[in-house]
Amino acid sequence: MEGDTADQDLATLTKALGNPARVQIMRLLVRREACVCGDIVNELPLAQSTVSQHLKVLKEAGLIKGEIDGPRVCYCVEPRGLRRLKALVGSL
Amino acid sequence: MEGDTADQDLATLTKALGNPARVQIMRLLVRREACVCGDIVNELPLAQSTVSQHLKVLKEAGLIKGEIDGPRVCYCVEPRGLRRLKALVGSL
DNA sequence: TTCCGACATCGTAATAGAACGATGACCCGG
DNA sequence: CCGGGTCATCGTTCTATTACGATGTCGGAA
Repeated sequence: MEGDTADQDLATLTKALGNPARVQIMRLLVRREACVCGDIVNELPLAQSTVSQHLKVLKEAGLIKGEIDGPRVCYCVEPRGLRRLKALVGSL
Repeated sequence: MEGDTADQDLATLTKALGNPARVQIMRLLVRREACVCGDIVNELPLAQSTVSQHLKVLKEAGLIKGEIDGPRVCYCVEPRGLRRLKALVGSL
């Protein structure tokens, strides 16, 4: 849990979460254990393209994942990433 | 632990930590339980003014505090802020 | 095949972040 | 009182982020 890699990981993960809209998205996905889809857009006061951007950031950080389900995309928490975030923050 | 305030707090705290240099600073201050001072500058490959800026960000987020000790300043972890960060991340 | 709805991506504008050197404020030993 | 050392702040440059509308892509219903 030490070392430069861990530091970089922690910085990357916290940076991904370091935005109110992205925190809201994470909470939304955690609350509904089921993967929701673009309902997220309706829950946030942001344009669809902006939400899509935030989802991309969270996905690239490994905090969420999205599965294509027909015409829509189903996002849900990536347990591995969330666990790693918790572990790294806990190590402080 | 719910609500918009918590979301905003979590975003603010993680944003403050969302930078490799600031993660290193936090780790440094956690490791040495004693408050170190501008030794931080010597540990990081950054200019003094840049480190000072990062320290300001962490301080404004409530993650560290600095006490004036004669001609130097002594920084140490603010347990309250760190605890709140851990609690908020843990609530996800 | 053609269209519609759901997402993603592009292009762009405005704002914020990171880094540096130079300068300013401050305490303390001479 | 003067200088040196320690930090903070200022001004600047470059890059990244955030947000939007417009456009592109791709299933599936008609």
